[in-house]
Formats: sequence, C-alpha cells, structure tokens
Amino acid sequence: MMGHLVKKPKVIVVCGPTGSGKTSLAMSLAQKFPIEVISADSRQVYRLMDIGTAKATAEEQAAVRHHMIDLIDPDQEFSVAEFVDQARPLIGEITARGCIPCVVGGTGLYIRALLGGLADLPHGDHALRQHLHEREQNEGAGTLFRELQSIDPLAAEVIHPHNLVRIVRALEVFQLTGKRMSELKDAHQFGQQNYDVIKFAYNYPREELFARINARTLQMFDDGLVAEVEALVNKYSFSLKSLQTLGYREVLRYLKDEISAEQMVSDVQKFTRHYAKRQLTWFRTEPEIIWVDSTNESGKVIQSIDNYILR
RNA sequence: GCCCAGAUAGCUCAGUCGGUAGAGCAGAGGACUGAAAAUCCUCGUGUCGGCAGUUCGAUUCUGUCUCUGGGCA
Repeated sequence: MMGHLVKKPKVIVVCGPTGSGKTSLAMSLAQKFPIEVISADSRQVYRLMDIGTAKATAEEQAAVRHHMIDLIDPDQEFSVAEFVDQARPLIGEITARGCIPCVVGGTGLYIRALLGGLADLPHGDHALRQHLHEREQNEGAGTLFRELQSIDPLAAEVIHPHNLVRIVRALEVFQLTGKRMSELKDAHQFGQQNYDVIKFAYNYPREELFARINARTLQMFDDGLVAEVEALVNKYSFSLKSLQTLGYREVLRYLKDEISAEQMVSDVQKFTRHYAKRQLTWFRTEPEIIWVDSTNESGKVIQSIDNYILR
C-alpha cells in the first residue's frame, strides 16, 4: 500500500557503440563503487565465443562479478525475452547484497526491455517462421506483406514491405494469439518504471570511434579470432546460427575460401563500423543518457554517480 | 624514345550518336518489443585531367600537354 514510498533499486547503465570502452569504464567504476556487472549483449551469452564478442577477460571477471555471460552453447538460441527473464531477478539479488547492478552492453533492445519490461507477446515459434518464409518463397514476394495489410493494417503502415523479419513476426503474433501486434505493442511502450536508473554512453568524434574499431579488430585477429571460429566449426558446423554474427560471419567466408584474409579483416572492420552507427542511432533516442565525450571524462562519470547514489 | 589503353563522385567504374552525368561500394541520417552484432529504409553537383581548336553549345569530336597502366625497344 505504501508502494510509492518504497525506494526503487538503483541501476547504473553503461551503453554506447561497440569499441567505445564500456568494459574499461565499468572496471574503473568498480574501483570506486560496489558494482556487479550485468552484461547486456546478445552475443556474449554464448560460450566459446570470446574473442569476437570482446568479452571481459578472465582477470576482469575475477575482479568484478559479471552476469549474463556464457549462459548457453553456440548451437542454442536466445532471445530478448530470455535475457529479461534471467537478468531481472539479478537486479534484486545484487541490490540485496548491498551492491549496485551495472548494466554494461551495446544491445539496445535488451537494455530497454530489461528496464522497461516487454509487451505481452508470445515467444518466437521457429517452425511457424519457417513456414511463413516458405510461403513467401512459393507464393511470391509481397504475399506476407499483403496478408499483414489485411489482418493488421496499423502494423503494415510502420513495417516496410521489404522487412521480412518484422512482417513474419507480426503475422506470428497474430496467429499465436489472435490479437494484432500493433495493439499489444502500443499498450506497452516499455512503460514500466521499476528502477532508479542512471545511464551513460560514450560518444566520440566519428573518426576516433572508427579508428578505435579498426584497431580493436586487428587486435582480435592477433588474439586468435580465426582459431576461435575454426574450433567452433570443428565442434559444431558451418551452418551454426550463432556464427551469423558480425566478425564470425566474415571469418567463416574466409575459411570457406570465399574471400581473402585481407578482405576478411577489412570486412570485419567495415561491418563493425556499420554496426556502431546503428547502435548510435538507437541510443540517441534513448531518454536521459549522459553522453561522455572521451575516456578522459571518467571523473565526470564518477561525480555523477556520487550524486546519484545520494539522491 | 615509339605504340596501345586509360584519366568522370572519397574508391571502382558506366554513360553522354555534341544540349554540363549515374550505378555499386565507402560515407551520412533513420526505423526497431521474444532473430536485435539480426532485419530494413532514405540520401549522389562532380573545374567529367590541363590548355587550345571546331561549334550557337564540348565532359563527349580534333590537336596538344601532363599523369597512370601495358607492350615494343
């Protein structure tokens, strides 16, 4: 009954584009504050995918407790719903230990869903998706979009006719629930406000970010990215879905002899730059982010957190 | 030195039977609710290598120069 007086758990968020230094910022925060890290990264959940996903090192993980890393094998599937189901209870547990959860990661959707909750939508249905894709194949391009227009015109207005992944999802939701996705979604809007959140994100000048990305990519290859992918291919197969990940995908093409080593490296750099750009687009619309211009500004971050802890 | 082929957007190139030009990539911006490192959308003015000639008009034809490939010496 006095719910409005109960203090919401505090949560620190460190987000931003890949290669911007989220992990090292978290490590330096850990020296000042009693934090535990909740990784918000759709690829670091996979075991055996370490180098290409830029996981925190063993030493870093020994120094600061990390969660949501190495949860599943590379032949298993994952989703934002599973992330939320597993990560949400951690916030309470960490808080109960007298620590502050620090969400660190670049998967914007995971962070938004962790903090704001997910709409009441059904889980993905692999067989149904495959069936829908086959229909699009057999009955011709545009079939699924036309179907979406008739069953959920509002969704069809905001989903581009070429965006099959979204079209399939909207049809899937309707078939599984009998309700339109547009309505289920609009009622939600990530509206839960269960936490007292402070968010940081790095935003370097573009040139500097890209230089960091290019250099880090080279470092990944030095650290043995190709061997990491070879091991996965040997243990599983070339068709592993988790290998359709930026970085892994390009090494796969190299191992299949489709591209040269040089091409592989520059492709990984290029696609990582593209990815970072998409992340920035996402985080720009995220409310209340404290943007940090450079790694020299960790003092400013610590100052903000000091004030935040007292409020 | 001679012969041939090039020189057009940041890069690779297309094209203009003479009326100042457009693709791919790069780059920029955007969307995003159980696949999210995925998926998808939008954005193209540049002395058309320099100079001269022909022409109402030249990036386009002619000459010449410069540069870059390749070949012959």
